[in-house]
Amino acid sequence: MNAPSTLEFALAGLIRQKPQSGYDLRKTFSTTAMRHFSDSPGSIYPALRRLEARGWIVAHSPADRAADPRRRQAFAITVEGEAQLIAWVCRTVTRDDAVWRSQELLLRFAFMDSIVPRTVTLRFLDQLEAALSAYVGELRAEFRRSGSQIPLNTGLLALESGIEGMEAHLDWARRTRAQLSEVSR
Amino acid sequence: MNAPSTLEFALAGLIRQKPQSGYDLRKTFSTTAMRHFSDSPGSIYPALRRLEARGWIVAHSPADRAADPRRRQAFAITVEGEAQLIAWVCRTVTRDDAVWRSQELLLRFAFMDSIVPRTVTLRFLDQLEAALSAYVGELRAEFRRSGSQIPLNTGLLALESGIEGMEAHLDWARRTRAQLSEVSR
DNA sequence: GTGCACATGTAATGTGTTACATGATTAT
DNA sequence: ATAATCATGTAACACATTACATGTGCAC
Repeated sequence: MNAPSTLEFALAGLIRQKPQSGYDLRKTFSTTAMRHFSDSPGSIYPALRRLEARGWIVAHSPADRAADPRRRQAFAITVEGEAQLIAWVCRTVTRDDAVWRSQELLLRFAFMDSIVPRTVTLRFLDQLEAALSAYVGELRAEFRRSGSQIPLNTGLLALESGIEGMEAHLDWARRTRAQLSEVSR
Repeated sequence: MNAPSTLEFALAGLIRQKPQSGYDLRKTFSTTAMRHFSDSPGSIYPALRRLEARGWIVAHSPADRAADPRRRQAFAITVEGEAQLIAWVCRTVTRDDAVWRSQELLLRFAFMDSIVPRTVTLRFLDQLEAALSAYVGELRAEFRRSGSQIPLNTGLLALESGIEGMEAHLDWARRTRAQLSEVSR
């Protein structure tokens, strides 16, 4: 079987926080800040079936039709699922993660509470800071190189926007690291 | 035929700037700040064929094998392709664009130079600012609501990171707007 | 003459999107 | 009664990813 998609991790992480139905998860995706995930049934329900096939979640169907005629089924995380989530959030943060999968990194961070000790979260932020600052350095160098060759244009300004977004993320990582290490003392 | 993908617009935009081969485009994706696009041949070459089928680009193959035994083919933009690119960058910036397609927005901005007058670029930045500030306001409200209910956790901090990223983008849009309107005077 | 960069492609696969489909419950 | 929401699913489709495949030119 294939590597789980980001969507699958998002679903598993939410289910671990609280057992819930596919419909509940769709509502979370459509109404909260997690709205950049699609809430279409064609993505959610197959992803839940895949998680079930992996043994990461189990479906608790209502005993009989009378108990819940809407055939709502609550999913709960399994021991295996929780172990896999822990392994996922504990992965080393690479440069590639920072370049191509920054939103998955944020998702991992969001799920760290109550599943891994604070030290893991701090290490994650350290690795994120290292990866981001290295990449921002590369991009800044690229920006200077281009800027000296060609006059100011929208392409260059777009690059600047991307760099500033990364710098904001880097700044957040540093502040958050400081904040969390203070609280945990 | 389906709506063109972001990749197709990226390729068409680059080809409009300078006629080039599929391999050149792959190199651009793998070595420049556009590296978040995949440089895999399995995505690039089919996308170029789709653009050709749409009539947005034309392939200039070498006259004979002797001229270029590497059968390199240069693509150039057509009148139709350029018109479609102009229509694309001129689209009204919606809230949905800001929420789900921010990287496509940046791509549109990057390609505006020398294809639409400065006034269009300024209008784009105005619309972007409106869309972003509205959405940032929503997210800030959501953040305050959650923060008053639950204690500080990584989920909330992740949301804050996303908000700050948007605020950085918003700030960039305002500064860039000011900068461009000054230069154009 | 071996390896690397050039240059273009195909095939299998999987996932997300869109649209369609079904049926129960609640509100107006 | 009629619409909206609850609740879950399937089918068609297209795209990106990965791996594989082919052959040229150049450098060492």
